[in-house]
Amino acid sequence: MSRPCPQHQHPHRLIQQPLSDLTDKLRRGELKITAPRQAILEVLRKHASPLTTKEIRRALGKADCDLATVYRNMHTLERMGLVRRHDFGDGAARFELSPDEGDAHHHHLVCTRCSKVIELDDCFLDRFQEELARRHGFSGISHRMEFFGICPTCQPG
Amino acid sequence: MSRPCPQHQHPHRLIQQPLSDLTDKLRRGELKITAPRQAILEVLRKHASPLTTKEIRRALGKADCDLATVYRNMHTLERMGLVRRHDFGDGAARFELSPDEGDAHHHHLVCTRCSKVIELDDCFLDRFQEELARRHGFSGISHRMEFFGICPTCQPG
DNA sequence: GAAAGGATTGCAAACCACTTGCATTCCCAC
DNA sequence: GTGGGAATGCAAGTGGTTTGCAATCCTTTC
Repeated sequence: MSRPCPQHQHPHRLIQQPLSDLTDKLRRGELKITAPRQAILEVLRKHASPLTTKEIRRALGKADCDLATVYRNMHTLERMGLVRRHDFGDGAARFELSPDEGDAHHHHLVCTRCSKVIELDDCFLDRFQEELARRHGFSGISHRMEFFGICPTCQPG
Repeated sequence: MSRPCPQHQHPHRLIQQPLSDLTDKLRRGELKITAPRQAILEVLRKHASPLTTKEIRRALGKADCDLATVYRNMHTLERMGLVRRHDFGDGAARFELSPDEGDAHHHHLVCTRCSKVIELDDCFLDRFQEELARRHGFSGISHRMEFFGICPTCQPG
């Protein structure tokens, strides 16, 4: 017997405030608003660092949904601008609201022992990136950059 | 019935020339030389871009080994300095000889359509990295950086 | 050179992130 | 209210990776 998410009955009640262009797209009807999608975006907005699907599902709490549904929605939201990242070294994809939507472009400093993530404010690579595109004839260029190390708490001694 | 790799009988015969510090470590006895390990390092040296375990296994050819053995050796070699990378977006880990061993540190420019990889010679992030470590109290710091775009061949028009 | 013991391997089964097929439910348009 | 496309839950299936175990290898010691 399949039951909808508890909040699925009146999804429109869930809209509170804009999250990003993604929410606007939802509003404009380019993407249907469902409770799971809305809840996923809320979760992502509340967390500074990218989350795995399991973390997202756990954070959904009472709005708990099937993992397959989370995965499907991550694909849907990705097509609408959500950012999927595979570069945290453990094989699990992580998601975050697009850096282009709202906040400025940023990167991370990750502790290789406890996985703590520190957000780095700005990115100085844009100029270099343009130069790179010109030199190699690439278009639509973007980049990923991650720093790894051992944070003060995890350091021996 | 379990059979060793065909070349396993006389592994020492396989040594031909130094590959990197990794091979030196093998030589000094810090890590035992086995045919699969030696063959894996040879394969990695011959390829410019990072390889998945399956690609490595295919490249091993007649020195063909069990996938589990390749995976185990990737972990062993990783402890000795081999670099494991998860940041190519398809969920499969890729391996390359450490940028610190032998060649200069470098990054990649990847075409998102045909997956062509262009090696970028140098890295200007080392100074920035030191500053980052100092500011956040991190130690053993390293980084990954990847650029993505559409290469000239794949561009429409 | 034979015996002992630890490391390495092959095989198979297990594990985990992720995807897919299908029946049910939801929602919107008519 | 009815029909149909979209979204969901469930369960089974992928594909990359790990692990348990017994057999084999290699090195050490006598």
